Amino acid sequence: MTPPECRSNCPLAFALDLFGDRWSLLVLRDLVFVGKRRFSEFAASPEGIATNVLSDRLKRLEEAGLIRREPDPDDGRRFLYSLTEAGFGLTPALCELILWGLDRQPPGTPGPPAHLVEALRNDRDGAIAALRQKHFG
Amino acid sequence: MTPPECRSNCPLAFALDLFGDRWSLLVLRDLVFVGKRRFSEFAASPEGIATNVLSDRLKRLEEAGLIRREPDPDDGRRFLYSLTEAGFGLTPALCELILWGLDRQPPGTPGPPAHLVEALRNDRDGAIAALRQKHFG
DNA sequence: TCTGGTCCATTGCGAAGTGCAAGTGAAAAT
DNA sequence: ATTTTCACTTGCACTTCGCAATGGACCAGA
Repeated sequence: MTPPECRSNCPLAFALDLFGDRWSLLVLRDLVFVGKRRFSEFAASPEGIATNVLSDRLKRLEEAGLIRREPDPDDGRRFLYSLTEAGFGLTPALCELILWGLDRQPPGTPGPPAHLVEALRNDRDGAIAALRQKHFG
Repeated sequence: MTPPECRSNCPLAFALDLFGDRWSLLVLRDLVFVGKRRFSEFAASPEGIATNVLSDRLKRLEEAGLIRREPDPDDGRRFLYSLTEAGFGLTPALCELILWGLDRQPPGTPGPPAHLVEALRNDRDGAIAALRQKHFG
C-alpha cells in the first residue's frame, strides 16, 4: 500500500504512513474488539480482505511494532497474532472513529453489539480499561 | 483511491471507506488545526500531495459531506474550503491519532507547535472546544 | 504410511490508484 | 494586451489492488 518512509515530521502523517489504508485498522479492530488471533479469522471478516493483502498488512503491522506474531503451540501450521502495547495504544483512536461512524452511518444500519456501543458512548475510558485488562491481564 | 460503496455495516469500515487512505486525514488536519482554506495552501503542506490527488480528495470529502466548497468572493479563480459539522466531528479521532503518533515517533522529531501539543495532552476536550469555537463561532 | 484436508502465504493477471510533469481555461494583475 | 496566478485536468509510467489459483507445511483419519 504505502512506502514505509515518513513524509514529514507530523505525528499524524507518521501514523498514516503506518496504517493509512483501508485495511490495517480493520485488522486492528478484529484484534482489539473481536479478539481474533488467527489468519483465517481475519480473512473471515465481513469486509472480505484478500489473503495476499491480509498477509501483507500483518507483515507491515508486525514490522511497525503494532502486533506480534508467534507460532501456535497447538498447531504447527498456524500463527497467533496479538497486540503489542503500541498496537493497543491505538484503541482510543479506534473508539473515536467508531463513534464517528456510528453517528454518521445511514440510520438503521445494524452495527456492532449494543453493549459495546453503550459502553463506548457512556464510559469510553472504562471500556478501554476493560479491553486492556482482556489483552494484558 | 477507494470505491465509495461500503464493505460492511461496521462503523469503522464505513469511516475508512470515506477517508481510509494516506491523504484525506492530512487535508482534514490542515483544515482543523492549521486553518487552511485554499487549494494552494493544502498543496503547500510538507507532505507534498500531488495536485491531481488533492483535487480528487477534496471532491471526495465534499461528496462525503465532510467539507464544503464555495467560490471565494474576493477572487473568482479561487474556492474556499471549510469544515462541515460532520467533518469537524472527526477532530477527536484526529487528536487521538496525533497523540499516538507523538508518543511513537522517533525521539527528537520536531513535531507540531508545543502549545498545541500541551493543550492536547492536558485538556483534550478543552482544546477541541476551542477549535470548534474557531470554526463555528 | 498414505490420503485428504486445513492453514498461511505466494503468484499471476487485469483493473484501479499513485506520483510526477505538463498543460488547460478562467480570472486577476500589470 | 500581456503576463501571472489559480484550481484543475491530462498523459504516462509505476505501483497497488482484488480475485483466483497455487504452493508448501502441517494435521487427522483410514
